[in-house]
Amino acid sequence: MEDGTSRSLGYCVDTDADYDARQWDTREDCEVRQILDRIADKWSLLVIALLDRRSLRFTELRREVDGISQRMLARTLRHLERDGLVTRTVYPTVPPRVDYELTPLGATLHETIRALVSWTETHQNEIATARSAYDVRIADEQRQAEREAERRETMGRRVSASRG
Amino acid sequence: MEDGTSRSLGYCVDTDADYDARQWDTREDCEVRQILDRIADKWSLLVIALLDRRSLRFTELRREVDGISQRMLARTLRHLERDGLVTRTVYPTVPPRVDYELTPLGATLHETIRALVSWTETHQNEIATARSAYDVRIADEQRQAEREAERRETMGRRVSASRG
DNA sequence: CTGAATCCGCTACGATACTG
DNA sequence: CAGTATCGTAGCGGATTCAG
Repeated sequence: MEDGTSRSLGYCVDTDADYDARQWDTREDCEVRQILDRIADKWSLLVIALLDRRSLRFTELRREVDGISQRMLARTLRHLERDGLVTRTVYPTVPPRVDYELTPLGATLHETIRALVSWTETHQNEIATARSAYDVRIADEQRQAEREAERRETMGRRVSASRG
Repeated sequence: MEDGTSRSLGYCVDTDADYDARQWDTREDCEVRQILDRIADKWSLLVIALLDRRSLRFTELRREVDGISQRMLARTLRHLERDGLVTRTVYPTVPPRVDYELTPLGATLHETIRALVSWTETHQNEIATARSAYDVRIADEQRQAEREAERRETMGRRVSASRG
C-alpha cells in the first residue's frame, strides 16, 4: 500500500539543471500526481474550505455543499480522513452524531487552497472577459471559413466549366 | 455567455458576519466553482506547470505529460486558451508548428499551483503514513467486528437453546 | 442521523482512424 | 505535425433502499 521504495518520492531533481533546477515528476503513477488528483477534485476543495471555520456534522456539510450527493460526501470524507486531513469523531448518542474537523495537516492544506480560491475570485472577471473574447473570435473564424469555402466552391465550378 | 448580471459575481459576503466575514459562494452554478473545477482538473495543473518554464509545442507537451491522450491534451489546451491562460501560436510552416505559452494571467495562476504542488511534495510522507495507519485501523476494526458478530452469534444460539 | 449497499444511466475518457 | 471525428467502454456519480 505505501510501497516506501526508493523508486520515487514523487518528485525528482533534474540531474542536468539546465535552467530552473527542480521539476516535479509528471509520471502517471507518481505519488504527487495521485495526491493531487485526490485533493484537487471537485468536492474535496469545497469540504476542506468549509471545515476550516469549524467542525461540522455530516448533515451540515451536506447542506452547505450545494449539489453533493450523500454518496459522494461520504466518499470524499473517507478519503480525506484516510489521508489524515480530517478527523472523524463519533458520539455514541442516539441519534448518532459525527463531527468532521480539519487536522493540523488539513489546516495547512487549506492555506494553499485558500490561495487558489483567492486567485479565482480575483481573476474571474479577466477569465470571463477572455472567454467571451475567445468565443467571439471562434465564431468569426468560423464565418470566415464558411465564406472561404463558398468562394473556393465557386472557383471550383468555374474551373470545371473551363475544363469541360 | 458572460451573463454579467448582478446575481452573483461568484463570491458572496456574509451579510451577518458572525465570525470570519467572508465565505465563498458554494453554489453549484457559482462562477468560482466552475472556474475551479476547470483549472483544478487532472490535466490543467500539469500543463500549466510544464508551460511555466518555456513555451512548448503540442507534441512536446504530449511527450512530457505522461498518460495524456491526444484528445485530452487538445481539449485541455483549448480550455486554457479560452480562459486566457495560454496563448496558441500557429506557424504556417509545413509541417505545421503550434506553440503554447503561458499568458501573464496563466503565470500568476502557476504561482498558486506551485504552492499546491509544493504542499503535496512537502507532506506526501505524512499522507502516506496517515494512509497506512488508516488502512491498518480499518482492517483491525473489521476483524474486531467479525469477532463481535461471531460472539453475538454464539450468544444468540445459547438464548435460543434456553428458550426452546 | 449517519452512513453502507445496490442499481444504473450517463458521460468522460481512451483508442482508433481520418484530415489538412 | 497538429489536430478533429467517431465509437466503445469503464467508472463516476445520482437515486434509492437498507442498517445501526
